[in-house]
Amino acid sequence: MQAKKAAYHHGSLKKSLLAAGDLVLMEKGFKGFTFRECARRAGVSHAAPKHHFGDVTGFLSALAAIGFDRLTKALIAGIRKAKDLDEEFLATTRAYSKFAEDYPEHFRIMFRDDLLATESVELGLAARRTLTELTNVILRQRGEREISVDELKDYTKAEDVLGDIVLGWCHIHGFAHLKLEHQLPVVSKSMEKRVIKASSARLAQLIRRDATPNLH
Amino acid sequence: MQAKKAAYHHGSLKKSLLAAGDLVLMEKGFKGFTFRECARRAGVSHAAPKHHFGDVTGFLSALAAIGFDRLTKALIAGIRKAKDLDEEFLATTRAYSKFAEDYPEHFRIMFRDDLLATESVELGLAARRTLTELTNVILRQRGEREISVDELKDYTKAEDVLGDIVLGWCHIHGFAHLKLEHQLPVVSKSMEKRVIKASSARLAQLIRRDATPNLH
DNA sequence: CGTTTTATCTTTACATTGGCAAGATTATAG
DNA sequence: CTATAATCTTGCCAATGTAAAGATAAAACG
Repeated sequence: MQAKKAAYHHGSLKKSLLAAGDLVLMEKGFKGFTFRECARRAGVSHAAPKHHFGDVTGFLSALAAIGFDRLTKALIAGIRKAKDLDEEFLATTRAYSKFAEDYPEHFRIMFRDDLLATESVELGLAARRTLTELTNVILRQRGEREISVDELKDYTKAEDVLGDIVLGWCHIHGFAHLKLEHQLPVVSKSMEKRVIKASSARLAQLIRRDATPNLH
Repeated sequence: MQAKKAAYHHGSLKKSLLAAGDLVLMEKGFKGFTFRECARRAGVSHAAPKHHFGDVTGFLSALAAIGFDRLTKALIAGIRKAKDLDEEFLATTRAYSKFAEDYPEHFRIMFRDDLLATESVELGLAARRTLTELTNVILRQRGEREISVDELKDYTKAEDVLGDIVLGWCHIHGFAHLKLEHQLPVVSKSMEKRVIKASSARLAQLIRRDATPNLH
């Protein structure tokens, strides 16, 4: 932990730059996010990042991967607290949405195909880990055994599983996204809570196939 | 239609700038979208747009409003072709998603709260018109009468209606967004088509409350 | 151990951007 | 007809991403 200010070689610049970028994204948002600002925070020249990330697209991809890992953790933590299947689906929805609210700029970056280096294996793996968690949520709703990341590809080939993933993920993601961008017609916080709780419960029932015709 | 090249006052610069911005967004995307580029295409100086849109945020808001109007039209056109309620919900999903694919940059801008001037009444109205169409899709599924834009606010106050809007819109939006950003695990085009058709049908049944327990 | 190669970081430079300020031109109002 | 306001241009500034060339240190290699 000695002060190595004058060191020409930083030693762990890549990590420092990622930490800096992570902070800049949270503090200043995407608008204030610049290559040079991150370099300044890491205490290096403005051209230093190029060696580690190439261009800004590569840098963003690495940060997006961090975002996916964070989301994965948040999902796992949320799921762990749930007591039953209904609670679990709702907890997943809430954890997903809370992540979007806690890390809005990360969330936005993560789902921007045009800004990311889609060939990044690091990013691809991180995104797949998130999808695996979501898939397992669906599989548990269906009463089937959980899978590992490596098995993911096989499972998304099964049409009925994919159908339920689409049903679940689209709802979860759509809610998180629309809420983050303030598109949902918000009447009150409490009503919103009840609405998402009810919606999640109904959708979980549908995925579990034990939906009782909820006639009014 | 006379050539008014040397006219110091453009006459309809605002419209020209919007047309230019619309094109730039489609051709060069958000990355290539600059104030100055739009000014160049409109044939005016780089500082001219400021008078009409203030800053780039205001300009994007106007373009986002155009996007919402376009989406509204696409939804109406898609809905019109549907023969029954099941078809209508699927048609809505498809039209929404097709819009996202046809105008990806618009779609991205439209759902970016941080990049838009949320106080823009023009934008707010356009977004509300879209929401009204979606709300009517839900209301028709529920077997209730359609509403006008002016009635929208009253209807989103009703908790059960809002619940169904959330169910429907989140699914539709989530699918469109995840598909656009290439996050959905795509196996094949045909399978994706079947999956979204089945999902839409099941969700529509759920909203209609006539869902039969689809046990396998 | 000494030398060479390679990786890492800095410096310099350039074209481009958004925003501001001051000026030019034309429309509009009074 | 004149004064005012709206519209557009010019010139300017600090900041950015990228590229090129140079500086420094680590690593490889004999």
